[in-house]
Amino acid sequence: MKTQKKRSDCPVSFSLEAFGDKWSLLIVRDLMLKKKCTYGELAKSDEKIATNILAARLLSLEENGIIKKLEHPDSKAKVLYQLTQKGMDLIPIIVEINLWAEKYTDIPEKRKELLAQMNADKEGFIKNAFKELESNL
Amino acid sequence: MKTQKKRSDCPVSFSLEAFGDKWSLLIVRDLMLKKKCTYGELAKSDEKIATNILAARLLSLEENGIIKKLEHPDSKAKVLYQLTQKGMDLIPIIVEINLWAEKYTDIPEKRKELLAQMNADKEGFIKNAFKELESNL
DNA sequence: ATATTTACTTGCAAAAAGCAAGTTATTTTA
DNA sequence: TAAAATAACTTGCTTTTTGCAAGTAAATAT
Repeated sequence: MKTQKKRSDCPVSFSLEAFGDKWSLLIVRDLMLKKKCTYGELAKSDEKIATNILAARLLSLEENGIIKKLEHPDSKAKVLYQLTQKGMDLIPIIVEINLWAEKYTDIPEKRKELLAQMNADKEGFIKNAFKELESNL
Repeated sequence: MKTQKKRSDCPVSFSLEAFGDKWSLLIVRDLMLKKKCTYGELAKSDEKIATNILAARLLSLEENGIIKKLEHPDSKAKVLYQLTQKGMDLIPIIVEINLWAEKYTDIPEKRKELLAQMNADKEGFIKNAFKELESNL
């Protein structure tokens, strides 16, 4: 686990040091909501992350204990990326970010069902997401 | 309000474009939890943000409709920075970020009372924070 | 055996962050 | 009321990070 000089002892600052950039939470989103789990799949995100940046962010997320690398069951050429418990605990944050965005921008069709679930039963959505992710552990 | 080329139509990406960096949410935190409201007060944060970066982030937050500048009642030399409704709607995200951090790092004494409130009654804490901030609008 | 896939790495240019010092418009103080 | 201090930035410059395009090595498919 990475040890960096903390900017302050504020919990918000601590969190932002782990995932406060333009890419980390998108990777977490893909692992969480989009069931992507390999480098190649993550590289194909709509936001078109550069491969060197993806590699750097994956390393940083791993050093921060948010994701872990595993052997892929299908092939030795592949790597399986998974959220750790610490990573799964980001679900409530991702949910709130989605709900905030919903208030201030148009949500694409393909995402509306998920948003509807979050709105209808936030706690239930979070519990269910946990359950699904934990089945992979 | 700023219009930038969106990286994608994902709501998480939209949100990160507005506040997905190492500083924006710290400024929001100060406006929200620490009752700071002037440039000088914001500049004195524990994280020691450089003044040019602070100016840049304040402009960006303003362009994104998250904060607004007002005349300071005490002096024409001062500027009053305030969260907009859109900015106040970030409270649930800040709360979840605090709760996540609490699980994975030590919380400083001065912050424990706030965390205790968030844990005891998350909804109540958020409602109360809204109420306090709205009294300034 | 050769081509393809997968997960990266490398080199370089462009953008952003960070530091120190400077500027302008108020206010306060002597 | 002139000088000093405060407040909110800005400027110039260096360092770090991002981003693009291309390249590499191991494993797999053809």
